Parts: sequence; structure tokens; C-alpha cells
Amino acid sequence: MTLRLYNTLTRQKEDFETVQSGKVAMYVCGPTVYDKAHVGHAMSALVFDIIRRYLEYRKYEVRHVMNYTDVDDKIINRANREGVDPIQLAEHYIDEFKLHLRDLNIKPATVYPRATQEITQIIKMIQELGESDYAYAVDGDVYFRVKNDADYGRLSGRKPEDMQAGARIGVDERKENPMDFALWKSAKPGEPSWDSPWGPGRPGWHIECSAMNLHHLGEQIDIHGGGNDLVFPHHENEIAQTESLTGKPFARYWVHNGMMTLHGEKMSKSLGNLVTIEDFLAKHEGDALRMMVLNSSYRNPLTFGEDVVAAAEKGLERLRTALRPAVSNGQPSPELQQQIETTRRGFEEAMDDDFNTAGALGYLFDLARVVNQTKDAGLDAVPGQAVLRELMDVFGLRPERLAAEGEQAAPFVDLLVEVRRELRAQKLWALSDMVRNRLTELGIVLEDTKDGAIWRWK
RNA sequence: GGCGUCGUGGCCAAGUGGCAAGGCAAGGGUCUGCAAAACCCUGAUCAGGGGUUCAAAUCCCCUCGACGCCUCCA
Repeated sequence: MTLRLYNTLTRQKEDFETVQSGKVAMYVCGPTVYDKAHVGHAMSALVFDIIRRYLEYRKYEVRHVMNYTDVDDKIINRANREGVDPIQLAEHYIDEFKLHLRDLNIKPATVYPRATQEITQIIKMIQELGESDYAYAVDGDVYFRVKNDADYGRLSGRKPEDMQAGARIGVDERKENPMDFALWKSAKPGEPSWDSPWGPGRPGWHIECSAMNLHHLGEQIDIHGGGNDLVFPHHENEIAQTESLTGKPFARYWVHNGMMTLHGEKMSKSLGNLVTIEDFLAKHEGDALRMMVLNSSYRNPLTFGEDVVAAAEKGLERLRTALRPAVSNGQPSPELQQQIETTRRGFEEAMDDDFNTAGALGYLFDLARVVNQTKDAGLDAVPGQAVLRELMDVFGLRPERLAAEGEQAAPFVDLLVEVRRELRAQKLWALSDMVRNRLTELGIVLEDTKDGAIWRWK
């Protein structure tokens, strides 16, 4: 079976072939850290975490790079408004984002480069672009000369001629061409800056990603990812810079996730319609958001809403319930064995088709049902539970709710459950129910099964 | 205006030429001391119109509607 994925560059699904056999170099654009991150940012990180996990399931060795843009206009503006140091402001939000990644069960990237830590590489790259006439300096700023890049616009499917008409923002008069974009920006007094051949300044937004790619992954990478709002101009410009310099195709596959929407519109700061990751995680566990992502296709917009979150949580609970209890005292079940094969085949076929997680998830639910049937029949459900657990892990779903504070209460709960078992044996229903009700009030769900009572945190 | 995506049962959402997955919600039933969970049963002809085809949600055209990018943005 061949893995196929949709390439924004060609607008079609293509067979996945890596530069180096068995290895994947993947670069994903991370956030600009000037404010709290919202669930849309989390969605993007989750999408590429799931892709990474599946590639690893398919035995690829993945080198995963995710950057932080830690110096730019927004960061500087915000820092000025709050009267703090821009670098420290960025540092703060990076720390916060890292905690979110952990809570969302996102596997750590191989490297987390930052613009401010790649200044040397960035300057070197701009110099080389200047030497080959792809860049020009004006008053301490350096711009990329778009007209010298013959196939500019390839990724986003637009022609420089078409775009001129649409240019609305006040054009910088010093640019040779309105399409040209900044590689290096001269610093105003008080702004963070680094010395360069063009005077003190800082890198433009696009060049940092080109430089970090070159530095950490090389001239040619396999997957370059990010939100589809980055297709133009960010990724277009990255291609222009990198390919103009190396003369080689930059990324083989450009993969873009759709936007998270709230009330029918893209979640974004400017519209004020956003839910921060912090707020989300205060009310829900990270896996709930992951379920929402899994239940849709990554290239389409994802609807956010409390009803959708609730449905995701219930579905997650269903998968987890099938995992417990694991009782292996029964006879093997041929039906389950068959379902296991169907599940694995279906799961891989779906995922091989441009990471169709929603389709693959359907097979997991099918397996869960057969596992439950097997349990009801008193047969051995463990083989099915093992596969379910394994594939949930490929999705990054935890087999049980993450331990919360106070979970060290477990031995005491066990004790109460044990006492209650005795009460039930003596048919003291009122007392027995009281124990269960009181535990429910404390956030513990207790269920009586054939094999005794099981409990879990709600 | 240019480029692009999308419109499937109450909600979320797969499927993209051959009798419409799955989850959530809802209703009925089984099991259970009760409850919960689980299991069983029940529902859509795929925005609208036209065309191609033996056959279309799936291909082509038109209409309507929603959204994204074209400016910082995951």
C-alpha cells in the first residue's frame, strides 16, 4: 500500500516518496508568540502530531522541526504597550505554549528553533541572495526582488501581474516593485536589533523559516506544513528565497490544515472570536480537542462549539470504556478476530489516503462495538482491546483520562468500593446507593458489572 | 475583481461513478436490586436546476448559499 497525500503545490494527491528512503524531514510553522495561543493553533499542532505519529507507525524515522517566531512587529508593539521587553514577552508565551503542547499530548519536535537564535544563518542567506541579484538593500532594509524569480506564485496559484491590481495597502515607495518583500528590517530606536552588513536590524518574517529549514533539515525537505492561511504570502516567499538560493526544489509536499471556525468564521484575534487553549484545557482534557480534529478532515474548516466538544468527549469515553475491564478468562472469539483484521486494514487504508482520520476513526468505533459484544458474550476481548489501544495511541489518544490532582485518593476509593461490595452482598441497597451517590458527587463514576464494580474519574 | 475550498439525517462528519461509514443527540427494547455502561432495533438519496452515463452524492455546466487567501495570522 502506498501512502498518498495532498500537495498544495500540485493541488492533487500524490504518492509519498521521501528524499531519503525511510526518513522524513518535516518542518511545521509554529506560532508568532505575542499573545496567548488559541485552539486554532492547537489544531494545527495536533494535525501535524497525528501525521507524525502515523508516519512513525509506518516505520518512518521522522525529523520534526517546529519553529517559534519570536521577533516581529506584533511582538514589539505588544511589548511596548505593556512596557516590557519584547524578547522576554516572547519567552513567556513560548513557555506557555510548551506547556500546552505537553497537555495536548503532542510529541516533542526534534528541534524547536527560534528566529532570534538563527541570526547568523539568516544574515548569511540574505547576503548570498544579494550576491546573486535576488535581493537589494535600501536604507538599511533589504528586499527580495520578486521579478527575478521566474516561477514566483507557483504555490498559491497566482501571477504577480494579477496581484498588482489587488494591492491595497500603502506601498513602500522605496521598493522596486510592490510585490517585493522584506528580508531584513532596519531597527527603529529601542527595538531589538542585531548587527548586520546593512546596519542594525532584524530578520523579515519569511526568511527565518528558510534559514531554519536550511540549518536544521537541509536544502530539500519532505513535508512543509502549516495553516492554510500561510500559503500566501509566507510559504510562497519561503519557496522564492530558498529555491533562488539552492536552485533545487525545496519541499516535496506542502501540507496545509484548514482553519478552526467559531460561529461560522475563522477563529482569529482580529475578529475577537477565539477560545484560548488555556480556557479550553481548564474545562476539558486535551484529548477532547484531539477527538474533534480526528473526526474531521484536516484540510477542511473545523467547527468549534460546546456541543461539538461534548460529542467528542462522549465518543472518547466510548473508546476508553471498551478498553476496560480487560478480562482474559474467556474463549477466543472468531468474530473479534475477523474484526481486528478489518479494523487494521481499514485504518491503514483510510490513513494512507491523505490521512483520512475521520474514516479511520470509524473503524475504531466499529472495533469498540465488537469488543463490547465479545465482553457481553463472556469471550476473550483482550486481543481486540490490545489493537484498539495500539491504534488509539497512533492517534495520540490516551487510554484513560490523565491523572488529575488528588488522584492519590485511589486507594481510598478502592476501599469504599470494597465495602460497598459487602453491602450489596447483604442487599443493603440504601447504604450501597449512598456510597455510589456520594462518590458521584465527588466526581467518580461507579459501574457494577458481572465481574464486579469498576470506577473511574469523571 | 483574482485564486481556492465547501454545502451529506437534529448536530459533527466519512464516502467522490455501482444499492449512503462512524460518533453525538432522540425514540423503543434487553440486561441490572436500582443506576450506569453495554448490546439490539428505528431515521437521510446527498443545496437547487440541467447534462453525460446502463448507473452519480460522486463527472460536466448553471444558479443559490457559506467560508478562506489576496494585508499580520496555525
